[in-house]
Amino acid sequence: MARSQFITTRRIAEEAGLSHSTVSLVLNQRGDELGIKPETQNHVREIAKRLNYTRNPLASGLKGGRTQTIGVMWILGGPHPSDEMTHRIVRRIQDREYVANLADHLSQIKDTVRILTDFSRRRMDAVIMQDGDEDQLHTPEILELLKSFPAAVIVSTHEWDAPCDLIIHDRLSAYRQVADHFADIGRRRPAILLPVPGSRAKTGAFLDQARARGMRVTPHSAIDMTPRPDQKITDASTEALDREFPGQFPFDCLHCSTDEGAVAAMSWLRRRGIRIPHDVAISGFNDSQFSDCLDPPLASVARRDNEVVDAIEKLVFQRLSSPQAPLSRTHVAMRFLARASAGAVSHLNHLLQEDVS
Amino acid sequence: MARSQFITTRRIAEEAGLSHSTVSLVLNQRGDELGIKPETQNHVREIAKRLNYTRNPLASGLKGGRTQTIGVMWILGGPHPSDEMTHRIVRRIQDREYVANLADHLSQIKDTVRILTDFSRRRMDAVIMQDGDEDQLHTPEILELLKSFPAAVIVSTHEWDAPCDLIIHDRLSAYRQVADHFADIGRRRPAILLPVPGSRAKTGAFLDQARARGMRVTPHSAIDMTPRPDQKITDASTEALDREFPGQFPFDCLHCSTDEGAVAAMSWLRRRGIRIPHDVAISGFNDSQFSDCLDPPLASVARRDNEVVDAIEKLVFQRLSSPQAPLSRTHVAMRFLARASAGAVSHLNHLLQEDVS
DNA sequence: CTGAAAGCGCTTACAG
DNA sequence: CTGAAAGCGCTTACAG
Repeated sequence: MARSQFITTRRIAEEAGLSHSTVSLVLNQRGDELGIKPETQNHVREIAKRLNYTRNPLASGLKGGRTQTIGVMWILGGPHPSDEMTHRIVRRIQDREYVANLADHLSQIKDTVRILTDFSRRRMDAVIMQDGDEDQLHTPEILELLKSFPAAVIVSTHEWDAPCDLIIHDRLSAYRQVADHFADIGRRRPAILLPVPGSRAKTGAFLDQARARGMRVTPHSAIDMTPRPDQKITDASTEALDREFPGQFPFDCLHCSTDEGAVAAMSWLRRRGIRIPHDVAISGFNDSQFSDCLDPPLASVARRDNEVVDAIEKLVFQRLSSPQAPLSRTHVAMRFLARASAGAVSHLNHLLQEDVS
Repeated sequence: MARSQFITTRRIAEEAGLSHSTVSLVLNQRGDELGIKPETQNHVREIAKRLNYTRNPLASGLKGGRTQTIGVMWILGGPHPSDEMTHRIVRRIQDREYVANLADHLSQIKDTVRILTDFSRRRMDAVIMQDGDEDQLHTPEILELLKSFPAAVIVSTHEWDAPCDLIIHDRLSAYRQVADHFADIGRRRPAILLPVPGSRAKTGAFLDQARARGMRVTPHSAIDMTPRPDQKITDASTEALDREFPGQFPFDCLHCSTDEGAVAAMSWLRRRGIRIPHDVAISGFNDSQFSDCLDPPLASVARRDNEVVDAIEKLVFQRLSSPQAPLSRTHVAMRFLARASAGAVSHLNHLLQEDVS
C-alpha cells in the first residue's frame, strides 16, 4: 500500500457535492452550532463511515486541531510495577483510538523540559506525567508548558497546586502502616532498606512513625542500597547488608522499599541463621506476583495501580470533552498487606484484601 | 508559553537573507548535492543552532518528510521481562531524539492491521514489531504495510522471509537445554507448566528433546495453566496443579515457562512435602531478579534482552541512514542457567554466566 | 445554511 | 547556486 491514498475531506466533499470545509465542520461536530441541515450532516457522516474516513492527525495538528495523540511521561526503568503501569495506561489510550507516546523522564529535569516542549510542539492532545517526591515539576517553565495541552494529568506522591488535574498516589501512609504493624506485634528495633538519597520522605514516614510508637530508631536504621547503574536491586541490597553489617544484624524488623530488596534481605538473613519472622520481621513493597508464594509469604504493600489507571483515563477524557471544568484532585492510598514474613497477621488484612486489585 | 512561537524555516530565512526553501534544503543535508555555497550552508546551520531550531514534525510528515517518530508494537501485559523490554527500547529511541509510540498488539490480528495503518498514515519513520510463534504477521496486508515505512524491524521467535530487517530471538533452544539438563542429572519423568494453547512450539521443543533423551513423556506431561483474564500467573499455576494432581505428583522434573509459575509450583510442591530438587527438579524462565534469592535458588533461562535491544537500535538507525542496504538477519539465543532448584549445577553454567546481561 | 480563501510549516520539483 | 510557487490535508474566520 502506498502511503498516499488515504481518504481525505476533499474526497468526501466530492461524493457529497459539498465543499471540503463543510465536511470538516460537520465531522468536527460543529454542524449544529453553525446550523447545517441535519440531512446534510447525516449524509456527510454516512459517506465518511462508508469510506472509512479518519482525520489526518498531522494535518489537523498542524492547523491547530486535535492529533489523537497522548504523551505519557513516566519513570521508566523503575521496579516492575512501574513498568506495568505504563502498559496499562497505554492500553487504555489505545482502546480509545488514541496513540500513546511514551517517554522516560525525571532522571534529569532538563530532559523533562525538552520532552514536554517537543510534545507540545507535536500538539499532543494530552499529557500524563508522573511526579516524584522532590517537587521536580514545580518550575514556572514546566507549569507554563503544561497549560499548553488541552488536557494534562499529573500522578504525584502528594498534593500540590498543580495547574492541571492531579492524582495523589499516596505511599507514605503505607510506610506508616508498616511501622504501626511492627509496633503492634512488639518489635522495638526498626530498620528500613532503600535508596536513601532521594527517599527522604519515605524514610521519614517510616522512622518517624516508629519513633512515635516508642521504637528505638538509630542512625543505622536507614540502610542505603542505592544501586549502581545497571545493578540489580537484589544485588545492591545484598551488597548494602554485607557492607553495613559484617557482624551482627542489630534489628528485629526490616521494611524494604521493594519486594526484590526484601527477597534479597530474606535470603541474606537466612544465610546467617536468622529466622523470619521470629528474629526479624520483614516487609516488602509493591505486592509483586511472587510475594505470597515465598516461604514465608512476604508481607508487602499493594499499590492499587488499577485505581490510579482508572482515574487517569477518566480525568484525561473528561478534560478533553469539557475543557472548562474545574481542576480535580483524586486520592488513591497504597495499603499494607500483612503476611507471615512480617510476624502475626494483622487483623486488618482481610478487610483490606478485598479491594486490592 | 503559547504553542505558536516555535522557530520556523521562514524565521531562519529572514535572519539569513535567504528563501525558506534554501534553508530547508540546507537543513536536510541536501546543500552539497545542490551545490549551495559552503559559507551559505554554514551560516544557515549556525543561525538554526543559535535559535534552537527543530523541524516541525507535523509539517514535515504532512509533506512527505521525516517525523522523528518510531512506532513500537509489542505484546503488552506479558510477563515482566517483556514490560521492561519496551522501556529499554523506548529509552534508546529517546536518546536518539526520536519519539516513541507504543502499542499493544497480537492479541487480535485486526488490531495489528489497524494500528499499523494508523502508524503508516502518521508517517512514522520506523516501526519495531514483536512477532509470535504463530506467524500472525505473515499476511499480505501486513507485509505490504511494513514496506511503507522507511525502516522496519521485526523481533521474531524464528527465522522467516520478512520483507524487512529481522531479529531472531530464539527461545526454543533453551527449552531443549533444560530437557538436556534434566536428562543429564538422571531425571526420567518430565513435565512442563505453561499456557498450552498457543505454546505448541515450546511444548514440542521441551518434550521432543526429553523423549529423544530417553525420558518418559506422557499425555499429562504438558500442564496447562492458561490464566483467566486478569488472573495472576502464580494463581493460575497453583490452580492448574490443584486441578490436575489432586493425588500424587507423578514427575521428577518440571520446567515452567515463567519464573512466577516456577515460584508458585515450588510453593505448591513444598506444601505437599515434596523436596526440591531432591524429589522434583525445577526450572523457571526469564531469569527474574528474585530468582537467585529463592531457597533453593531457582534455575532459569536468561533472555539476553540487552543483546536484542542493541540489535534493534543498530538496525533501525542503520536502515534510516542507508535505505538501500540489503535486509539483515540477527540471531540471539536465550540460555539455560542451572541453579540449585534444578539439581546438580551444570558444568556449563559458569561458562554461560559471563555473557548474560 | 454553505462556499471560497487563507494558512499551519514544511518539501520538492521547476525556473532562472 | 538560489528563489518563487505549489501543495500535503486539514481548520477557521469571513462572505454571502
